[in-house]
Amino acid sequence: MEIKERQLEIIEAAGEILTESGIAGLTTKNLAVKMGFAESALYRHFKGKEEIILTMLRYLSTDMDSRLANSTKDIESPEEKLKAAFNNQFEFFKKNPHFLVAIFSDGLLEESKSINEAILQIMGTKRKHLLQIIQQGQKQKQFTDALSADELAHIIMGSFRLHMLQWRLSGFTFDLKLKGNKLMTNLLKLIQPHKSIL
Amino acid sequence: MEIKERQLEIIEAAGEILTESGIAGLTTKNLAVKMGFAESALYRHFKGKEEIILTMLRYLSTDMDSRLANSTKDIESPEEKLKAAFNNQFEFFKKNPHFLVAIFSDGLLEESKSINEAILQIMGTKRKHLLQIIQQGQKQKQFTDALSADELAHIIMGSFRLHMLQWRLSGFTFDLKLKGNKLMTNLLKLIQPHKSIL
DNA sequence: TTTAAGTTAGTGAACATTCACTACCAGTAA
DNA sequence: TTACTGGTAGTGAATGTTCACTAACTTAAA
Repeated sequence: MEIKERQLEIIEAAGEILTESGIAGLTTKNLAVKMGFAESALYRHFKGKEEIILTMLRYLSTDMDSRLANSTKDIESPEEKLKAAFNNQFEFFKKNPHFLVAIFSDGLLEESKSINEAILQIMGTKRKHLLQIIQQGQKQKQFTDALSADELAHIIMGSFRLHMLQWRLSGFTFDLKLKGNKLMTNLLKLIQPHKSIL
Repeated sequence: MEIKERQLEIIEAAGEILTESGIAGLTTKNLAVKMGFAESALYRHFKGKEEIILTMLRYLSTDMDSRLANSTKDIESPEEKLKAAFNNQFEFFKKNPHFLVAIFSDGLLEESKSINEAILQIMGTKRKHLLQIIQQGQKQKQFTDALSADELAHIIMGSFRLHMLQWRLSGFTFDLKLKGNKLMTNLLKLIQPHKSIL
């Protein structure tokens, strides 16, 4: 699916609105104002509102897939890979906080079936990359195998989702990357292979 | 703030709608249909829609506070306390899945400032109980002190939020309690006091 | 007789979408 | 050069629908 330049501009404007005023603010009127043209002009570029949102989510998904693959491909150590992957995410969301809202917006989840699927797809993409790294780390005995890779991935993903949510709730005030790296360090401590001292 | 019987019926109906069709489905019309009376009758019991949502969230918050306090008060071991607290949560949400949607709905977050605060209050209540248990566990050397209580709480809360989200996304199909206990076991393994084997 | 809890029948505002129409540009044929 | 043709990207007005909310009335119980 090709995305034209003007379409990209529109989904970026839609993203900005999401950041500023959430899913409720994403109306055709607001979108047209932000684009500087009439509402009706939107329909020159998209079939309807749902297609705008879908295009945004699908763009985000493919973009994230290639970004994650790229950011870890030259790194050997699983531990460093994990750090690089999340740093890449932090940097992206710092630059594009609106896409964060897109992923976390439960409001979006309810809009339509295809939007729901698009969001699940994004979560799946992230999960896929995370799992690969964890499995490699377990093979190399750098991560504990007391838990399955799936279970470790769940805990890591959950922690990061909450991290992102708090950033959003704070109004994007604290340093996402700084605090995120601290979280990553903490998680790495926990998932080290270890023996109970008891 | 006293809640009358009829008001309670209304916020329960509102909760059911949230479960079935999300925040977008929670309209005065749908709510009136579910209650079996006209829209205007709602305004006999509440000032407006915002007050309905606020009442629901505040009711949930105080209820959760006392439930959490009660479910752990007779237990000594922090580990068992943690298990009991989360089991209590699971049972509650199993019985009242609609309230789950209330907490997780980012859509709600955008509605108004006071609703935002009410949701933060609920998160704060949970955090408060969790922190207490973790601090006790660290003092008694049952949990690691490689991370601060705050940091451990973050990871635990994040994991459970994701767990709940997945339950919801699955359409409430899998056994929340069973899978949740497995997650709890996993988390307890990770936060055990431990030495690196390296 | 007052009050609580309901009714019907509306309100204006906001919503996504569609309509007929236009300005502008590129290519092409006379 | 000029005139025709088609495509792209816009306009403003209007559509039907849904939204939260309100005014005025009814009924029945305390």
